[in-house]
Parts: sequence; C-alpha cells; structure tokens
Amino acid sequence: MQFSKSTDYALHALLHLCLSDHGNNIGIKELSATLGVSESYLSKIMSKLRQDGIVRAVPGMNGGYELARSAEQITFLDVIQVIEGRQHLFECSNSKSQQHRLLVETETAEQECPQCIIEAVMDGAEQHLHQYLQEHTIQSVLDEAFKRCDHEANKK
Amino acid sequence: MQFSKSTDYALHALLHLCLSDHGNNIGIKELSATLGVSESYLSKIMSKLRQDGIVRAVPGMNGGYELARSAEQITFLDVIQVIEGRQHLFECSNSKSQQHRLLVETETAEQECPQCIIEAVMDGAEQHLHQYLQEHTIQSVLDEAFKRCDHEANKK
DNA sequence: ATCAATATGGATCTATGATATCCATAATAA
DNA sequence: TTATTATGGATATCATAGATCCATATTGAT
Ligand code: SF4
Ligand code: SF4
Repeated sequence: MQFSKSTDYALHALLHLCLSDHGNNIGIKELSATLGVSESYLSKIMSKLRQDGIVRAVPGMNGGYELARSAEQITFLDVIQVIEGRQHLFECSNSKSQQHRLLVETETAEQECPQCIIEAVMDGAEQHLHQYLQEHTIQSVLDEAFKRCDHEANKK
Repeated sequence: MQFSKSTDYALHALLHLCLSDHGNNIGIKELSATLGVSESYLSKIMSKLRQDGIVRAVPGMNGGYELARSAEQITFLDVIQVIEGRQHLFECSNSKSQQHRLLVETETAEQECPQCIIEAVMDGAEQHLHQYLQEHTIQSVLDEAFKRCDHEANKK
C-alpha cells in the first residue's frame, strides 16, 4: 500500500508553481524539465489537477498553469484524492460469506444495519489519516523550508 | 490507494480462529468454506501469518491453524503489515531531479541532510495511521461485537 | 510401517491498474 | 493566419494482485 508516483509528481509540480511565481503561467515544458518527467505523462496529471480546481490552465502562446487558489488552501489531502481517487481505504469484498452472517448476526438490530465492526475500525483509521493530511498544505511545506533556511542562517 | 483483498481475508480468518475456538486446530478447509475463498489462495495468506508469528500451524491429521498469541496481542497493524508489506506510504522517486536540488538547497546543512520536508509530512501521516491501527486489536473487535449484542439484549 | 490428511512452497496463469507514449484536435495570443 | 500550448483518446508496457495447480514434507491414526 503506497501512494503512486503520480502523487509525487503532482506535489512537486504544485511546489514549482509556487516557487517560480513570477506572475506568468508555467508551461508543461518547464515543469517537465524541472521534475524530470515526460511532458505527455505530466500533462495528464496537470489535467486532473485542473479538473478538480487545483490549478488553472490556459492554452496558446504564453499559456500554461497557475494555482487556482492560494497555497494555504491546497491541502495534501486535496492533491492525494485527485490522483489516488476517493475510494475507501477498506472495502469489504466478502459480505456474502458465511463469516459475514455470523459477525453481523451479533448486531442484527431491528431496522438499519449499523456499520460493520471491521469497517468501523478501518474507517476510523481513514478519518485519522485524512484529518492529518488536511492539516498540511502546500504553504506549510514552504513555511517549513523557510524556517529551516533561517535556522541555518542564524547558526552562521 | 486501498488495502488488498488479502488483508480482508487475513482479518476474517483470524476472527474465525477466535470465534470457533474449541481448543482444536482449524483446517484450511473449514476456513476456506467459511470465508468463501479458495483453499489454495487462503493457504498462502495463512502461511504468511505463520511466518510472522501470528498463527501456528501443524500439518497432518487433525492439523490446522491456531492463534500463536492472544487476540489482545494481535493488532490491525500487525495483520496489515504482514500482508501489505512494510514499505513506506511515500517513497520519493525523483531525488535526482532539478526540483530536488532546489528544495534541498534550502536546508543543505553542513553534515547530515535532514529529512526531506515532503517526506516528513508523509511520514507523519504514516505514523498517525500506524498508531491508530496499533491501538485496535482483534480482541477489540470481538469486544465491540459483544457490547453491541448486550445493548440489543437490554433494549428488549 | 503404512496410509490418509494436512500444510508448504514453487511455478504459473490471468486480471487489473500504474506508468508511459503518441497523435489528432481545440484553444489562445501575437 | 500562424505558432504555441493544453486536452483527451488510443494504445503500449510493466508491475502487482489475485488465483490455481501440483509436488513435497510432515503428522496422526491404523
Ligand atoms: S463482517 Fe464486515 S468486513 Fe466482514 S464480511 Fe461482513 S461487512 Fe464485510
Ligand atoms: S524534495 Fe524530497 S520528495 Fe522532492 S525530490 Fe527531493 S527527496 Fe524527493
């Protein structure tokens, strides 16, 4: 269970949009050269980011990409969900098994079946993970970088 | 990004070992029938669980599987790591890129390069996830099931 | 000692998804 | 009009998950 390379690329692409923010758009050529990923592949990723409203894109001369909102408003969770999708971390695949009947029998209330206990644990894990990822933004990474930089400067 | 079906199977297999604990070993046939998974496939999973010391196995007549330690001592994290492996959630794949040099330049201390900032965020996420999964054991699922059962009984 | 039952591990097959490339098309600014 | 750039479909390649089969080893029962 790992995040895909695409997530890696997406994060770095967004960071580059922040760092080289000279008002203009950044073309796929520059992004591709900076990240060391092919233009074709990276453009798919950028396109996804655009569809989800993370970046804006304009075609044509001097076109390219720019952030659609400020770096404080782009969380790690946003980026990850665009690339990895929004499926649950755990989705039961054997609810027709004999096991399931036994487990659910324990809790087979009158009406609405409450959430399965295993799924409850797993969904809890997912919520914790999401909450953490939501508290960390692209901006927070930049801030941390500057902080480290200052720290180094002070030591000299 | 999702847990594999094998993780699902492993958890249910362990639950079955707990629930039908009549002192004897449980054979792969019974497990297979209960979970609705082929014997061949499930036996691979059980074998992994054995290699990591989660269950014991004895071949021969009346052989089968049993828990190698109590259900309180088997955490979700244990099971998940056996099946999914122990790779990090995030492993950078472009540390040779131009981008990397720019990001690390900011923090390029004298000696030991501190952890990359992106990896720091991701590893933090991983730690949170692991901590949660470590606090939930097979036994805690059983307890929750009994609690629900009692609650239903009281309502009647 | 023999036999039946059971787990183990290697080999292999298939399905699925991640990674990656190419190209035709549309949109935009100069 | 033209050069430039993003877009999306089609397709190819590769790795991994999911699954099956079989030869072998181990054990208890006879
Ligand atoms: S008990 Fe929960 S996880 Fe297990 S089969 Fe039923 S729904 Fe799925
Ligand atoms: S900055 Fe971190 S995540 Fe990015 S390329 Fe360097 S090591 Fe990898």
